[in-house]
Amino acid sequence: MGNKTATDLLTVGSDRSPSRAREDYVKAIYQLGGGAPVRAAAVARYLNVSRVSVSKAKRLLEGDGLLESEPAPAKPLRLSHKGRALAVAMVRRHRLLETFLHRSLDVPLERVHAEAERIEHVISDDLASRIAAFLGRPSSDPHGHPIPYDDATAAGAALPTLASVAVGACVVVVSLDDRDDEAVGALAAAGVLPGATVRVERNDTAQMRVRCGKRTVSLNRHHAAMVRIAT
Amino acid sequence: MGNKTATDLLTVGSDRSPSRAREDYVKAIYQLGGGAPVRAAAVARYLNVSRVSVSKAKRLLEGDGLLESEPAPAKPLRLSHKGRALAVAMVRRHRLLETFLHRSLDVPLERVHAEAERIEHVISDDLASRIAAFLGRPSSDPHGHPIPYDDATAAGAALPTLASVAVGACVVVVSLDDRDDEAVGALAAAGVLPGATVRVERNDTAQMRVRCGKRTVSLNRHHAAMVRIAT
DNA sequence: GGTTAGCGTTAGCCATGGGTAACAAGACTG
DNA sequence: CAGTCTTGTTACCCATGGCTAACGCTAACC
Repeated sequence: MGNKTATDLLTVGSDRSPSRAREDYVKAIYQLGGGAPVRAAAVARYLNVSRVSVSKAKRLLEGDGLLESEPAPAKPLRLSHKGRALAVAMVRRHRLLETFLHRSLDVPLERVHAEAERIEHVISDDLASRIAAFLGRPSSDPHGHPIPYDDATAAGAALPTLASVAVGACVVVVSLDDRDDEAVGALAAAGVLPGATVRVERNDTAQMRVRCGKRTVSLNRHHAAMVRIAT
Repeated sequence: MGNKTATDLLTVGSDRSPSRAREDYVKAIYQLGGGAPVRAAAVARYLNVSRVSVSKAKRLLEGDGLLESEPAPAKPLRLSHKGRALAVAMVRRHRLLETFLHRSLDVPLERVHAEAERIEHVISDDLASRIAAFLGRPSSDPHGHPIPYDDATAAGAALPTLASVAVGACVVVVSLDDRDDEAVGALAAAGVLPGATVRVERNDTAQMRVRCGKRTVSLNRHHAAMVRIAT
């Protein structure tokens, strides 16, 4: 490529376009509540913005028909049908992009999320379909999350995490939380990936020990908490 | 895919993020001038914005070190070294994306430009490199424009257009102007694509007639003007 | 030489996205 | 029950991107 890292040639602080911000709010509400109403403060924390910004965004989103907030005393943010459809579409695009970036372009697992996070706001539905077809309609992304092909909300109950597993137990890795790049990098390096079988050998200090295939690896507990597992 | 065209779920007017706008200005200045200074009014027309917006953008771009506008009486906008590097990077990304969208995802030629136009602002240099590698470092995009792999400005003189060719002459199509979707669609349908050999059979009215391979097709002169040719 | 057209700039307005400071109300905690 | 969070909202402020109106200047054109 060129001699300069051109990405650094222009760095503007926020870089929030109107639709990008709105889509982020909708996605956050959806991912926090899984369809159920969510508190504005939770959204603020999730997106690292002030409560005020959420409050203002609320009005705009209502104007767009994406939100159906109850009248006077009721606080929680609730997505409208339209809002939910948008959220699911965003999740679909995100996961398809992650899969494509990882499988076809060899982007390291821990960088896939950030890249998809930006691209998901600018691709058309048609393009998302084409990517899905190109990949053979994969059922899950590289972090182990299912890809929703229709708007049927398949939220699913939260699974336990690897950090909560008792010593001696043998579990199967289901998914990694892609929001934590550092954890994903460490886990991928350790071979703790969706589908892997893992036996917990020690789990008392900040570092747990885990047997993964032929290797015994040491895992930061915080990182282990990013791993959803099944028995 | 889902039942709703989720792209329509949110439609915000301008959708100009800070970096997007700046990158568009830089690209416009570059493409209009090919490295040479450009008049602000020309940029305004090219981007469909007011002269005032260009004037304000000028100051911001100077602040970013992307523009080196002369002091008092001199008017034209001139890109700095950094600005030129960014412009070339944008062109590179754009053309790589177009190539990928067309070759790998089968996006119709006339839709490739618009899609790339949005994505080019959000992908990293690393991703652009990976796309280039994935495609085998193609030398030109599907419209026939060269892909610049280094920052050496290979502007190249403007070639004549198909509309200016005398009857009876036989020419080779070099490139199509991807900014005109309608023309690109019509030309692609007619088989007038980069690399094709074309003989002009009539060129007097608004519709010219052209022999392209085994077919004789009728071409709108305006569309023919979007075709750059060589002998 | 005067008129006219085009150009760049300033002043002022709007929307969006983000931020503090401050406050009233509800929800916990003691 | 009092005290302390927490929460949502309001009132302002800032930056960006875009707009129109208006002005001064230059450069053509008669």
